[in-house]
Amino acid sequence: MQEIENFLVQKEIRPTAMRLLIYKFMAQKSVASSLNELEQAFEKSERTTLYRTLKTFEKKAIVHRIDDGTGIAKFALCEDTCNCELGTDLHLHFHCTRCNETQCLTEQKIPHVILPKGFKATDANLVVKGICNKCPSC
Amino acid sequence: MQEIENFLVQKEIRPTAMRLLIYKFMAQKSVASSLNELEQAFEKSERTTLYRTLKTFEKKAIVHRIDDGTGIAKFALCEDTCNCELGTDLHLHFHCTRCNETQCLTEQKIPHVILPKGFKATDANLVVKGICNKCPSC
DNA sequence: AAAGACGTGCAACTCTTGTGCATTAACAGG
DNA sequence: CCTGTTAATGCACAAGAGTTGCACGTCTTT
Ligand SMILES: [Mn+2]
Ligand SMILES: [Mn+2]
Ligand SMILES: [Zn+2]
Ligand SMILES: [Zn+2]
Repeated sequence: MQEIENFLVQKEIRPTAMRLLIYKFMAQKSVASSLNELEQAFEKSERTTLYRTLKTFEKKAIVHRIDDGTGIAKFALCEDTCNCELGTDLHLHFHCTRCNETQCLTEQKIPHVILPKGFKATDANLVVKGICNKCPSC
Repeated sequence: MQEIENFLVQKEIRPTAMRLLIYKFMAQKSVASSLNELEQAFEKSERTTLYRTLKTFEKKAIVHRIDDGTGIAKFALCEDTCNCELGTDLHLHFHCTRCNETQCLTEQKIPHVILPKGFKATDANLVVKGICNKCPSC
């Protein structure tokens, strides 16, 4: 917990109680979290606080927002080395249609695609859907 | 217009006036359409009608829904040959952050990615963001 | 300790999408 | 062409996620 506090301070984020708890919660999970999940995990806290905490974390680049196509935004901690740069950092995300969880596949970078003339890419999002490694597939 | 009517009938869709107009509208555009755009293009019609028309078209597989990450669903006509099969049909979508339009790049198929052990892919969505070929890039 | 900056809780709101139900239009069979 | 059945449309309303304004509380700095 002290480590988390140091980390937040180093990132210029005030280490309030809620922020420490939220960071810890997300760090212990191997899958991405939605605002609703945080709401259920921290029933004592307000949705707005959780919402703004995620916003702050996102702005300070310690979490990244994941759009997995479900219409519900998910958030996951960033890698230490991540700069979210196209071609080097952008990894794909996997959404399991069975357990409904979304996770980062940080080793799987988004493949480079050749665009038609006149198109310039600055960002990309690749979501693969299917059955994850924790769900029996048959 | 007669052609469109024949096409809809062949697809087991009643060729009502609105459906013909909506299909024609989408066929003339090179970019995907949102419900809002249809609403503005057909102010005489009801939002619900447009909404359900898109639903019908989607169910009959003559349009496909595009999730470009803007939070607003877009729709575009399917290719004649499209079966929406993973690995052969799934193309990428390009969202221009300048003109805010989304379009199908039907020639650019989603590259095959190797997933970690235990993951099984059934679907994929790749959205590339940047500047399109109709927007000046500098 | 005082002042200022920042975080939190509450309420209300926006925007998109979706649904129930009555009315109207299209189609098929005579 | 008329009629009954089925499907499409129009209207009202609602669910859900995301977002903002404002008052109040807490922390930091001087
Ligand atoms: Mn990720
Ligand atoms: Mn497409
Ligand atoms: Zn799973
Ligand atoms: Zn453009």
